[in-house]
Amino acid sequence: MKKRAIHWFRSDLRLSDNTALHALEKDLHETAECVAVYVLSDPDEGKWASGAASKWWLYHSLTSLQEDLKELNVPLVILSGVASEVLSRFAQSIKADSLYYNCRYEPWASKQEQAVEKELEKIGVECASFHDGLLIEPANLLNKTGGPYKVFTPFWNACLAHFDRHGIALPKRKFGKSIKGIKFDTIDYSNKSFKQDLDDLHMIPRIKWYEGMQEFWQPGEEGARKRLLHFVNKSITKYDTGRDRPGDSDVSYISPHLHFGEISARQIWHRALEHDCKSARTYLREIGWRDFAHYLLHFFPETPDEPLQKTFESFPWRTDNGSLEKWQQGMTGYPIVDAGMRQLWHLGWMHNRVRMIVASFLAKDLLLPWQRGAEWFWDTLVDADLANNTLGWQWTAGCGADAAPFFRIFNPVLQGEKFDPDGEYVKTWVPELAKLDKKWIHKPFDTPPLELQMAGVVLGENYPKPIVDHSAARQRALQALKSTK
DNA sequence: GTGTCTTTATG
DNA sequence: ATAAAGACA
Repeated sequence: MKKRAIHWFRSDLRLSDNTALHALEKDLHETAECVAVYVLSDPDEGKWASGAASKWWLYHSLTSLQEDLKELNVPLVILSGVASEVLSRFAQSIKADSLYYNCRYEPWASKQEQAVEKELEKIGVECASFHDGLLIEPANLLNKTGGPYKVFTPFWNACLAHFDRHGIALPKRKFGKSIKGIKFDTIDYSNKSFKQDLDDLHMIPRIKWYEGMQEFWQPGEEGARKRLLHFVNKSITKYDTGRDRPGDSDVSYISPHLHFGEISARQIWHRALEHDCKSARTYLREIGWRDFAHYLLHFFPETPDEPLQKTFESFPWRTDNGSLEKWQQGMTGYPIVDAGMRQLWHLGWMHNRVRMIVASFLAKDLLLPWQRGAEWFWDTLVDADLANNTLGWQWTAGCGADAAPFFRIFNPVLQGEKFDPDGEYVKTWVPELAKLDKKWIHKPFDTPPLELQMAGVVLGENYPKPIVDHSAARQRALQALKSTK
């Protein structure tokens, strides 16, 4: 009897080194068939359904995947709705016997997986789930007292010890190489009512704010592979110091590819270690932060909304929509902050050093709830990832997993001068300041009038005056912290 | 108990 | 030079 298996693509939009997909391939007999499906499951994801920039990426990533699968004669069927319902209907209508998928680690995803398994069991479809997206499975790693780690370095040391003992699986080749004679002509998809056309799902906005993104990114597995190769060949040996300079391009730009699973963490691990240098290990440590973020989200599923440290529940955050908007628009009057926010709008991406600076500015200088910042990032980042976004924002707000003994308040001027010493980054994204000397470019509000005039800058007219005084704002933030103790 | 760690800032 | 704290082995 013919077997028909479904691979349910989720955040694993690639054909190489895909754990569930390779398990499916292995289980297929020569006469068996396989079908791929993606479910746009906004109802399951609720508040954390993909934002606008992520949807743009997803559309192109799925298009790319569809083309790659076409070469193997495997259709990628797009469904939309509650996953347990649409997958159940789909499996029934094509008479599938099994469903393969890789796990996700978001709180909504575990519920989704349970619901899918329950519905499919009812109709006799066997489900097979796999761990695939992380270097380490969260449940496999606890500290000596049996609890989850809350500090990165001990976590990462324990990971490295684990990798030493068990290794990290070598990446598997591309799916489909070993399957002969697959034919899919027994199902006519053209008249199936459940089938959605990718173009009917409103993933591409009507207003073309994505042109900058389109120029810079190539969503999909091939784009991911190219990015990584370019980084490993050009920049990885400089990463140790280069990663902190947002004006240069010595970072990997791999985050959106990694979020959508167009490349696996294992592939990155092995590729990076072809250069066994300090810089490569620093880079892999950053990949470790990604694992740590997912690990924390697994053990603390309420953290996208609530602070990890309970004392912060009484923190006196302000409400100030005017300031929030100025921050979003990149009109705070602090050049490094504004440059970051404008880069985000243009590319759907921001350099990580600058993410910390703008986040510190929102939470500490403006005293606005970190959740407001996280929501803006969620909508505008192409790499928006619930685990990474949550960890990042909580870390900067001071209520998350950070081992520092002090209340971290970034000084936007010092950060700019330290990490963008020539002002290249600011000049790129805040062109109205491009003629300012690097001595002044991070602090136009302290620049002598003559210098401003020569650079054609009129504060309050073509570049904003600062919306807060950093020194005063810093004192206010320290007072706010004190009030919670 | 002791040592280590921690993407900072101000004076 | 000094501020300030807790997790972890």
